Amino acid sequence: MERTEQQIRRLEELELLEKDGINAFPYSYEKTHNALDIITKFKDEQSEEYSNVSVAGRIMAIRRMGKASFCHILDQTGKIQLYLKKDDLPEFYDKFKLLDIGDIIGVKGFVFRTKTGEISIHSKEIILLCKSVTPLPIAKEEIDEQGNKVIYDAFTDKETRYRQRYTDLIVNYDIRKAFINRSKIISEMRHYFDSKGWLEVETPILQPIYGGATARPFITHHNALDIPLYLRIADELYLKRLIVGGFEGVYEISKNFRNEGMDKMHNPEYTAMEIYVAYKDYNWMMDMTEDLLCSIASNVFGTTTFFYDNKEISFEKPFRRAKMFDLFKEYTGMDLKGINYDELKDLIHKFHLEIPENSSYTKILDEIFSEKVQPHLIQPTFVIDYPIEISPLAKKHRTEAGLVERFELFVNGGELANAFSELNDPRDQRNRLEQQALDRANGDEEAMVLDEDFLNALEIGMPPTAGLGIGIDRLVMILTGETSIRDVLFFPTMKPEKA
RNA sequence: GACUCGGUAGCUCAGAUGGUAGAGCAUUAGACUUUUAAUCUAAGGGCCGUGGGUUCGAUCCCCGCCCGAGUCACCA
Repeated sequence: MERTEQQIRRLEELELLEKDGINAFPYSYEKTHNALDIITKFKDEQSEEYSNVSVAGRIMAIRRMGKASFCHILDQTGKIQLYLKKDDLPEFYDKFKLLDIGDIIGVKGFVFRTKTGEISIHSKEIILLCKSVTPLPIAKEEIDEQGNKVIYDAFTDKETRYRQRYTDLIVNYDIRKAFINRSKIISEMRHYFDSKGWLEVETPILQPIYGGATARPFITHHNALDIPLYLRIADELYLKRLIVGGFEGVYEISKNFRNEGMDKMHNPEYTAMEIYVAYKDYNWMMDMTEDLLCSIASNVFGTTTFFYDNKEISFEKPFRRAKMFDLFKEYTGMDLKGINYDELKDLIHKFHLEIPENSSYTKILDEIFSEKVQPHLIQPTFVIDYPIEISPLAKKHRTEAGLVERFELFVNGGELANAFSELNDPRDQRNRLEQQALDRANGDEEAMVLDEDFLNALEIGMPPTAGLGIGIDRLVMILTGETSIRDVLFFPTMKPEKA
């Protein structure tokens, strides 16, 4: 491989250090403190606890001034300054010249406050823990008079940041907050479900028949069996089989894979949570969903109010609930319920929709909804009672013909959750899947595949059940304020650099 | 997939209406024993994304390709 001037120099210095008998890659190091512990808790220089601390981290800045030097090291909790004085480090001080920004070191010493008031470690011993060969795209920063952090020449190239997330995490330290919060959100969600006695399960990612959603799958091949396998597009059908099997509450948090376009709301692999609870319906599930989101907000962030995309969003219970056709009325001024196909087609022009004239009834309805209604749903809103044609796994509405018992939760104009009273009449389910098979035969690549074994499970019998799916990445985006899905994924899907 | 914008030193960027490039930080050497974007002095560092074309000559103009960002389409 080709090396830069700076890499060559660092490799040469590494050899110099090794010639001096220094192990540049030792096996372990005993830390007593984190940077943040010291910065927040250190009070006076007489205290016993801080007279001999040991910390470790990556060198982020070096300021050499002849026989004394300062540097900042960064650990998982933050930065702390080190003070190195030649008199105190007779063995080491000259070798320090061979250390670079990016090297990881261990330090022992006592904590003190410098003339300018910065809590620092007066170093008595320094050990190299890892030599860094490739320089970091380090940025300079200062704290201005208002106390704001000002960063000069920040590492901003999106491509490199996503491809080398490890570098991004070091240099753009603050991005880790969103990832830590992502972890806490998921953890809180698990805690909520576990405390209700629902069981976390794992179902196949490699599936001979994919289902549970309308989407194009990734396909792969199993060599020993010599069969095609699909990467799952949803957990739904397997989780319902477990409800048939007698579990009364199961959930799964894991990746789905959809072979479709990618943008700031979509990544080919994304994390979904799906939960199914027996003997419940979608009304119950709405209550549970708002309680869940409200608890996550309060327990992780200590608030139910968030600012997203310059809008204030409140996850305080209860969320608005509105029937789909009532929302049509509200935002288009028209009652679309029972409207016939020709009248509906006229609306394509009236609303300037960019869809083909011969689009299906539900496609037009769906389009009007996304264009005319969805953008208005900023605050968490349950949209309820959907047309049966676009919901092949949902149970018919108990009182409204042509509708199913389904809700979707919208926040900031985007879909966050989808749920139904699950269809458990095997005859109805067969009819609906056969219709999907027909659509498929007519060229709808996303229509569902008929899964005989799933139908067999329903014939064995599934109790009344409520099911819910939540897009975890989108939930994390809303709660952390990130507007691109790539900023809540450590490693967003990227095209390889060399095709 | 379509359109728009972008790719120049390790990083952030500037640049020339075509004559093989410049700044700040980073790096190297020197000075400096409480600095903090440390400072001061000097120096090195570039197939200007990639392949063609036009031209005496291209990093700059034209065409193709690669990668990214944004918008749209599809979707969660």
